[in-house]
Amino acid sequence: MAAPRELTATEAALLGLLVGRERSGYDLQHAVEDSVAYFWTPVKSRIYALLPRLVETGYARRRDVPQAGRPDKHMYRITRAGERALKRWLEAPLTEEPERSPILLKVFFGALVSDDVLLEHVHAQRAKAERLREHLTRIDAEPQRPTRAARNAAFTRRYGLEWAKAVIRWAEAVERELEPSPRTERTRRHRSRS
Amino acid sequence: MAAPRELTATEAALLGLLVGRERSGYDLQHAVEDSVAYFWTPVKSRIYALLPRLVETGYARRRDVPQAGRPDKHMYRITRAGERALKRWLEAPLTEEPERSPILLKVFFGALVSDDVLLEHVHAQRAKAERLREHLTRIDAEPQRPTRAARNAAFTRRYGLEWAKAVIRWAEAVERELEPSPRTERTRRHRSRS
DNA sequence: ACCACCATGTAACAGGTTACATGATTAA
DNA sequence: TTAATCATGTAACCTGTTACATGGTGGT
Repeated sequence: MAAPRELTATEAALLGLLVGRERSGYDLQHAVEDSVAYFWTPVKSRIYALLPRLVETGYARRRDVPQAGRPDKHMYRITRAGERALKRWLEAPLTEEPERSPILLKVFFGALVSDDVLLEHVHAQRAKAERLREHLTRIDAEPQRPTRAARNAAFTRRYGLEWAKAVIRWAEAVERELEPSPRTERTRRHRSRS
Repeated sequence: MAAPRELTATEAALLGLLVGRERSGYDLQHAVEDSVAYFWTPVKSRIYALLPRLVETGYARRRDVPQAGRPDKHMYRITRAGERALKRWLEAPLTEEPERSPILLKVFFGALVSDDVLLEHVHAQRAKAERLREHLTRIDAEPQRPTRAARNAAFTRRYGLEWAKAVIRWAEAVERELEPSPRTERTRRHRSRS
């Protein structure tokens, strides 16, 4: 057993999804899609790479389930040590993630290209925010169990909604300033790709 | 000269800062601090690693300035090819950055720890947003030149402000739901680290 | 006949962080 | 005398992405 280490955020996310429930790597991919995907997005290969490591450090245990006509399923469960490690990670102060926002980079250096290009980027960003807003609103409308886990999940959706609304407000403000005046409305709506 | 490639976002940021101005790696670190740092944060070693690569691909040129008692200064300028590459990058569609938000991970899996721990994280996140809000507000108050570059920089600050306000609103909502009722005010304000 | 789903991974690479290494100058 | 500033970088490491590899089952 490898020396126990502090968890990375992605390991914590996987362990979090393994609490109280046995899952395979494949299951975890889908669990991620259905839960944390809009604020944490480990890819398949990363998941398959981390699971054996969690076993090595004693934070998870693996059980093989033979299957017909396809690879054995490797079912993972969190161990006591894993739960303790996850708790430690949850209690540890927030680590600063490096900020990354390509949209702002493109806007910041946008003096080198036309305002039309900037508008395209702003539109794209707004569209992304609107998709997220709709997605989260739909989930919020579903019936929720009255557990702390459900309450916390609702908190994260609330964050996503506030973010989406902020982006939409920003995009509208920028559009007001960059778009041609209302008289040229038709031109704007039908403008070509040039 | 190495084959010209499409730029990475960090290369684009550096080239953007080299437009119309010769700078050293050291200068660039500080230029980053003063401009793009809240949405793009290349570290020193990354900057020093990328500059030679930009020269190799013909996107920047280097001029050595001897100095007394310290290493030569390597001054970089963007080339025509570099400007074209930067323009291409600016015009290219936005690439999806993987989402990463440790605060939401901690909240999402927060059922395993006490609400007090969650509140600490929420407070920390709000404090960060408040710092950013103050910082950007102060810059907005400074006199701005009426250039497109200044206008675009203002757009990015506006984004940061909307983000900060969104986080603050979210934090307040979560605090309202998690904090003890007003009658226990004194206990809350003085609560220990346990 | 084709595509999505189930189910596992590996290999090569790119991007980025942290710590290390060096050393003079200048202000408190 | 201590610390910040100026000025360069390298080395080891970690995280993550993309493409590749395999192959049966079940629906349209």
